[in-house]
Order: sequence, then C-alpha cells, then structure tokens
Amino acid sequence: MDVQLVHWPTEQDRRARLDGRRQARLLLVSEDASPPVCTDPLEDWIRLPAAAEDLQSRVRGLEMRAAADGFDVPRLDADRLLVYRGKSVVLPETEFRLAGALLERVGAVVSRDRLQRAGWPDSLASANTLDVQMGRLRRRLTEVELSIRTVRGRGYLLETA
Amino acid sequence: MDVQLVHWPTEQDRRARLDGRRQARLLLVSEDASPPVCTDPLEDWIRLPAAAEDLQSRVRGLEMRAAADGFDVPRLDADRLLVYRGKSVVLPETEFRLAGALLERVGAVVSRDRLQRAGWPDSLASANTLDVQMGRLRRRLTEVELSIRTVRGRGYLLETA
DNA sequence: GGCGTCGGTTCACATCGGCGAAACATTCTG
DNA sequence: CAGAATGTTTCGCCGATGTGAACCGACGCC
Repeated sequence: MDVQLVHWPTEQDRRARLDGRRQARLLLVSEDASPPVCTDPLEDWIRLPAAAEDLQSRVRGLEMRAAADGFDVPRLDADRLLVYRGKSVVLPETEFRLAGALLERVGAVVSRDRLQRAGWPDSLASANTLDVQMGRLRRRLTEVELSIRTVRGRGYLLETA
Repeated sequence: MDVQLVHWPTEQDRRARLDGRRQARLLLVSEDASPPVCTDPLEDWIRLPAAAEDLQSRVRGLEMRAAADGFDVPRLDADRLLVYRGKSVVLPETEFRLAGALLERVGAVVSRDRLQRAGWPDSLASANTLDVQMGRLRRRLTEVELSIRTVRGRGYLLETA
C-alpha cells in the first residue's frame, strides 16, 4: 500500500527488488542523471529538486494505482481462490473456510474456538483436526508468501510476510 | 500508438475525451497550476518548463505502456484464433467455445456447469466429455503459454503464466 | 533439578470422489 | 483416403478430509 522512495541511479538494485515484489516505488532522479523509462504502472519518477506539491501528486498516483490492483491485500474469492501480490492458490473447502476466518482479521489473533466454528459450521471435528488443517493451510500459504503465526493458548494470526 | 500532448489545466475536456478513447496522453502542467493525480497507466504529466530529456522519457514510457496495453490479455478472434503475447493457436470448434467461456473471466473460476453450457449450447454431452475436452484445450494452450488450473469441485480457471 | 501436563506440530493411515489419461469409435474435412 | 475433431467409456491416480499416535517445547509443581 505504501510507496517506496528510491534514489536514481544509485539504488538500481533496490529498484529491481521492489519490481520483483510488485511494490510501488518512486524514483528520485538526481539532478545530473538521465531519467529511466518507466513502463510499470507501479513505478514513477520525479526529478530533484522537486516541489512538495509535485512529489505528493506522484506519490498519490502510485498509491491509487497500487490500491486499484489490490496487490497488498490478500483477497479470497468465492471460488476458493486466494490472491495476494499477483500469485494465487486454490484452497480446498475446509482450508477455505479457515482462511476466511483469518482474513476477516488480518494481523489479529483469531481464537481456536472461532476457527473451529468457521471451519466446521455444522459438524464437529475432533480437537486435533483443527491443528492438522491449520498445518495444511500453513503449508499452502507459503506459495503466496503468507504465513500463519501461532499464539500459544490464544489462537492463530495471519501475516503478510 | 502515439502520445497526445494536453495542456493542463486549460484542456480538461480534451483530456476526458482521450481518456474515453483509451488514448495515451501527457499533460503539460503550466507553471502555476497544481498537477493532477494520474491513476491511468495511459496518462502521465510533466511540469513546464521541462528539459527535453525529461519530456522524452515521459513520452517514451507512455508509448511503451500503450503498446503493452492489451498485450497481456489473451484475445480470441472470430476465426478461432487465440492470440497471446505475439503467439497464437488455432482452436477447434468445441475448444473455441470453451476458451471463450474461460476468457470472459480471465483469472476467475468458471464453473463446470457454465462450461458445459458454453461448449455444448444445444446438445448435451456426457458428464465426462467436458474433462476430456478441457484436457485437450489445456494441451493446446501450452503452445501460447497459457494454462488452465482446476479448482476441485468448482471448475476451471485460465491463467496467464 | 526431575517430572508430568498441556498445547501444538507432524506423521501415517484410511476413505472417498473428482478428475485426468488413454483407448476406441465415429464423423468431419481437406 | 488420411488426418483431425469429437464423443464416450474405462481405469486409476491423487487430492481432500478426518482421525489417531508419536513427538516436542513451554510451563508449573513437587
């Protein structure tokens, strides 16, 4: 969601890394350098020294373009497809329901009890089953670079790293 | 695709028209005006007076984005030709209809039911026939570097990978 | 410090069903 | 006629799911 500021041309490697992560960035082009040609909508540049107003406009534009993609927010569609930063995984039914519960509160702890109810709305699974399914969900989420942290005695929380 | 130059803020109406036509344009922001926030990849702005080098870089970027526009979306013409990133394949009738259904919602899941109806509008094929045709379509799409992912129990989705 | 318990993780196993692949027959097309 | 396209069936794999057992670190207790 945020916009990274990158000095140009001194930080070329960092630019490449951000590009790989599909992270919005604004290149600050030093006075005596040539500006790059930006083809990625998530990239823009501005020549230094820059008016505060101009800088803001560029940053705002990038923010909105990044938000339009919804890139930094993991999204779960009705067909069990979890999308995050351009990648995606298909979740099986049970893991889908669990992921849904976690996504309702990204970054916050979701209690085991709540997860139980989310994962098995009608039936009632044995206690251990939740653990197993969380393990499976965890493994699958690594594919989209999401991770689940356990909070002993409290529950689990979804992280975007 | 050329890039239109638009004076800002005096030519706002012209900007709107170009936007509607999905025509790339560069806004020339007069010295005493506030720059707009550009969210469209086909739009950019530059503050006057501008160095020739900077102007060129902006225009070049827009040209390339305009050229890339639509390039990443697989397209299906009436003659059963599927085009994607410069390559293309000819699809047989049935696979053509199936591909059409998938392309209506690239990146989203299309249900088996919907595919059934798309592939066999009048007749009704036996249950498994869809699977077979999807397999065949799948094989053919590898030639244009497209792939079909199955979502168990839901349907299929077309991916641009 | 030694010990048991609790919560959580991982492994192995069994079941079930969706879906993929091959094989075959038939029809279409150049 | 040859090769492609299409429909159908059969077979079997593998993914999804639930369950039990082994394992392991954290914590509290004696």
